[in-house]
This record gives sequence, structure tokens and C-alpha cells, in this order.
Amino acid sequence: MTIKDIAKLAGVSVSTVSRVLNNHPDVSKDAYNKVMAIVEENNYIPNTSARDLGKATSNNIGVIVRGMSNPFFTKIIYEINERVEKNGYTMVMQQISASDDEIMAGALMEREKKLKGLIFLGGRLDYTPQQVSCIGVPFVCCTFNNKYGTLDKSDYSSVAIDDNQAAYDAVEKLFNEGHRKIAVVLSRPDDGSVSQVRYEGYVRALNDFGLELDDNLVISVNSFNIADAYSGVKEWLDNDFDFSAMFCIADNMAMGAMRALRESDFSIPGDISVVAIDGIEFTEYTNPQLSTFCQPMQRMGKDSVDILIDIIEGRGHHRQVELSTIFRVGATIGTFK
Amino acid sequence: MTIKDIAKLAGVSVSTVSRVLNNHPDVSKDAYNKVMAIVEENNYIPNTSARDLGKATSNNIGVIVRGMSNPFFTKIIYEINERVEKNGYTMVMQQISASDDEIMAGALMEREKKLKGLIFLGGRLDYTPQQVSCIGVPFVCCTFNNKYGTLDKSDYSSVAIDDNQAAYDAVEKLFNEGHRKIAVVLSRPDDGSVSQVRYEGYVRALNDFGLELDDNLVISVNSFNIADAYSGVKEWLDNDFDFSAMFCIADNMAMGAMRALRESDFSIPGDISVVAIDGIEFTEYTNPQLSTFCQPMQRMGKDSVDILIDIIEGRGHHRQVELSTIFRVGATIGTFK
DNA sequence: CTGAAAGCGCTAACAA
DNA sequence: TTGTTAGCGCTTTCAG
Repeated sequence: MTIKDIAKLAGVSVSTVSRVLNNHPDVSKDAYNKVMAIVEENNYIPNTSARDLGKATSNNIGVIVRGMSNPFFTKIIYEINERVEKNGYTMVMQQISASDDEIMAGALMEREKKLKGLIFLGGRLDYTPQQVSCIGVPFVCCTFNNKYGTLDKSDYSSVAIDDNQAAYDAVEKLFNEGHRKIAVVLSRPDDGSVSQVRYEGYVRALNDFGLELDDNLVISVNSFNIADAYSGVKEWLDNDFDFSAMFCIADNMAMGAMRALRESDFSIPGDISVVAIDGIEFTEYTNPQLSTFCQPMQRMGKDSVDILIDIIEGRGHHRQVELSTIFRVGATIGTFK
Repeated sequence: MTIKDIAKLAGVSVSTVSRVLNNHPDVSKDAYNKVMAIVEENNYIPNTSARDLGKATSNNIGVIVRGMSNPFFTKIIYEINERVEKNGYTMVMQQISASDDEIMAGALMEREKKLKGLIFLGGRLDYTPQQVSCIGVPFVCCTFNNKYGTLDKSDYSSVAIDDNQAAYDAVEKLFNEGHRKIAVVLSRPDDGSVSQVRYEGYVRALNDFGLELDDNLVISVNSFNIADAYSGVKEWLDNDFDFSAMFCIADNMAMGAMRALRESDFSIPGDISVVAIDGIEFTEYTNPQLSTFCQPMQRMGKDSVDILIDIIEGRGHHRQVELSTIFRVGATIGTFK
């Protein structure tokens, strides 16, 4: 069933059908009704590929979401969609797995959907000009930046928290409660990901507070998974190192870590204090509720869209935004006794 | 940059470029190298729309995932992908929001991607023949069935747990521990969704065990959200109804419910026992760990693909599979005292 | 092994 | 208000 068939059945030309389907104003009521009747009767659905191919332009803004089912992104996506639509654009979203190349996906989508701009939700921190050269529309990195890359600041935008500072703040919070032996749970301290940035903030804080960096208290679990955090911490606990607090670089890692702690009969926060970064919904429901530094998700979505549209419409230029986190008071931090 | 440009630059015809790009065997090494060089030099990416449009057929199997970021689906998707590829097909996945129409999305994708078959991951239970008439390839409903619909059993497949029985089992588990006042937390008892099916299992169990259905113990929170479950249960607790156990129809609703219980100073399972259905990863990490009836996710993904491919290749026919749940022993069920 | 040319289904001038 | 027609970028016969 193609537009041609519909045209024939309705006794009009394909262009008339096309006009009806696209709500063009210059169609007679009569033709409109005839076409719509046939369309509905036949359950006709236009072919998007053909549509996209024929069109020369669009008002599409693409969103490439890296890492499926990250609860953390859901709110941001919602906000992005709201603002994109409010500005008269259409959001086209695609989720890719963590192992896929977001740049490639973006470049592809740019051509397919004739994008006006692109938002990357999650991605690597080390893009080079060479790597992003295949994308030809303005783009903004949401939730990450180019910390370990070499992009020119005038060639991309980013909206993210200051991960180093967030980690610093987390450690400070523990320090202020008297903790001196602070373990850190991370993916790896040198993987060029957000794990590294937050680790660097941890180290900086220790320095500032006159604490010594103790490698024994650095727990690398080699992933951001809840399960790996659990087993990694569980194993680490066998060492019996002395510590009174634990900084987890991500909320869900904290969930894994806390179970490991419980299973070793540590009470939280009685024996061990725990703090993290992210502020996903689930950790509002842990027992005890996780104390964490929340990323301002709504704000991040909003800013990403605003910056992008400003650029698209020639009003603004690329910029790198660093947002502050908001501390969510939970019940996992106690005073060192 | 189109295939034409590449052809010109490489000094060959578009067909040769197309052959190279699609790994056709009948291309001279020389032509191949020339083309590849130009392609890489220019960062050329073929346009998928044009590609799809031109192609007459494919080996694609579509997956429409309903409800973004449902942690429950992640594992199933992984399994589906594995098996699809193993059988020489390609998985094409699309996520749609809970408010979108999965049938429409499937029908669209079928035409775009020239699908051989379709798997719906999550969806409504009340399809009618009329509604699915727009999809023209075999499809299987994964994680749900047509309980409230009117499809002919020979027109679709489904792979799901027996939700009614799972609910029954959950209630039985509580009953066997001596509980007689069993509250149920659900979205709504009559919304035609899985919430209703599980509610019916709850009612059936009460009947079988000679317990009276008490409307005061039916907690409708009007959604499947963790937050709504939390606030719904919290509010309900103000009534001070007598109960010793709580059956939550979904794991994440149990997370919300448990927080509400804690905040009212109920200890779990000391004062109140809790049981649920689903078996998502997060609830392995709650404190205490949730006792729940797990859906066999891997198996569900596998069966869906196997059934579909059997039909596609003319070996099998549509069927409705009902899988059993697996009880995960947690620590939220106690003996009534 | 290679090229020319006919579509794939739709949109958008351009004419009428 | 309508119809005709030329593409959009690619794949795929069909000849050569």
C-alpha cells in the first residue's frame, strides 16, 4: 500500500494525497474527506524512509542516548522533549548501547533526519576534532564534557556538573563529620571516564584536608554496574582495612556497596558512612536513604536545548556550562566516633 | 556527500561503489581499494533511508520496547539480540514511551525496515483483530498476552508468565506463613493491565484459602511508579487498617511501599511481610532483600525469538507460552505471630 | 568484473 | 485547488 494506491483509490493525484497527509491548507474539503476515508479504510501508513529521503530540510533535533535504561537519563529526556517541542522543533531520539559509537550514530542520524542540531546524552570525554568531524551540525554534550579531549571550545557545547568538585564536596561532607579514613568505590581511577574525574576530585579533597591518599582504600570495581560494585566491595572487605566512610562515585554503585557492607555486619551509618553522586530515584528508597549529591537533571535538559537552539537560530555561540550539584540529605552519613 | 560523489572521486560507477559498500564478492581488488580509500578519506556514511527504500527485502526482526528504561527489559533485550543474530537475522529495536501506540510503531517499522517479524516487549492485553490488522508479519507479545483481547490464537504468539498464578503463589506464600490479613498494592484492580490480572490472582487465592476479600486492604496507587506506590501506601497507612502482610504486584512498587512502611515504624518482616512479582536487579539490593517471584527473563527472550523464527521459516505456528516464575528467597517474609 | 538505468515511496516545485 | 514530474540516495537487475 503506497501513496500511489491511495491516490488511485481516491481518484486523485499523489500530490493531493501527500497534501492531505501533511495537512497542507490548499486542499478542498471534498478531496480531503475522500482521501482520509481511503487512508483509514486501508490502514495506510506513509513510509518514513521515503519521506525523509524526499524532504530537503526538517526541524529535527536529534538526541543520542548512550547506555540503555539509565534511570538517570529518563528525567532529562523528558525535559529535553518538552523544550524542543515548545520551540517548534521535533525531538528524534535514539538509544544506543554503551559499546556503540555515539558519534557515528549522531552522524548517521544527522543525514537521515536532516537534523538541525544534536544532543548527546552520555558519552566519552576524549573526543578529538578528527573524530567529530563527521558531524556537521551544532551539538551539545549533556552530562559530560571534553575534559580529556582536544576539541576547540568554540566547536561544541557541554552541560554537566563539575564532577571533580562534586567528588570534592562529597569527601568534604565526610571529613566535616570527622571521618579521616575514607574509602572510594569507583570503576577505575584512570579510565578517562567520569570515574577518573571524580577520583581526581577525591584526591584533591584528601590533599586539601591534609589526609594521605591510601591506595588500600581505593576500590576499583571495573564497571558502573550495581552487581560489580557489590562483589568488588564484598571482596575488598575481606582485607579488613581500616576505614569509617565510603564515597561511591555513583548512586547505583552505592546500592551495591551498601549491601556488601550490611553483609559484613557493618551498620550504616553507625559503623560506616556512605555518600555518593547522582541522585537517581531508586536511592530515595534505600534503607537507609542514600545521602548523595544530585545532578540537576531538569536544568541539564533545559540548558542543553536552550544552548542548542540559540546556536541553530544564530543567536548564540557554543559554551561549556558547569552546573552545581544539590545535596540530598539522606541517612547514610554519621559522625565519626 | 552521496554515493555519486564517491563514485566520481573514485572514478568508478555508483553500482561499483554500492557493491563495495555491501561487500559483494564480484568487485576487483583494485576497485575495492580505490573506493574504500575515498570513502574513508571523506568520512562517507551511506544514507539508511535511501538504503531501506531501495531494498526489496531484509532479514530484520523488529523489537518494539514499550516504556523507556524499564530495568526489567534490559536482560530480555540482550537475550533477544543474541538469538536473533545467531540465526542470521538482524535486530532492529525501537523504544517508545508508555503513552505511544506500539501497534502503530510496529506497523511503521515493518514497512520501513521490511521486517520479517516483530516482537513487542510490553504492551496492552486487549488487542482486537481490527487493531492488529495493520501489521502484516508474524509477531509475538513478550511479557504479556491477549487476556482481555479478542485475537484468534492462531494469529499471534505470546510469551509471558502466568500473572494470575504468580499472584496466587505470592499470596499462598504469605498464607503459609500464617498471614491472614494480606493487603495488596496495585495500580488499579480493573484497568485491563497486568495489574488487573495479578489482582484477580490475589482474589482467587483469598477464595481458595477461605479468606475474605477486604476492600480496605486493596491499595490502588493508579500507576506503576515507585513514587506513586510510596505515597499511595503512605496515605493508606493513615487508615490504620489491620494487616500483617503486603503483596505488591511489582518489584519497584514494593520498593516504594517498603519505604512507606518503614516511615510508619513497621519493621520488615518483623511486623509486616512483603512479597512481590518481577525480580528486577535493584530489589536484590534492598534492605532487607525483597522476596519476590522472578520472571524468567532470559527464557522469555529466547522463546520469543525461537517461536518467531520458526514461523518465519515455515517450521512452526503461532502459540501462547506461559512460563512459571521462580521464587527468589529474600528476607521480607516472616512468620505471623 | 563493471556500468547504465529503472525503480523504492514520498515531497515539492511548477504548471495548469 | 489540482496534477505532472523531477528528484532524494541507494540497490539491483540487465547488458556488456
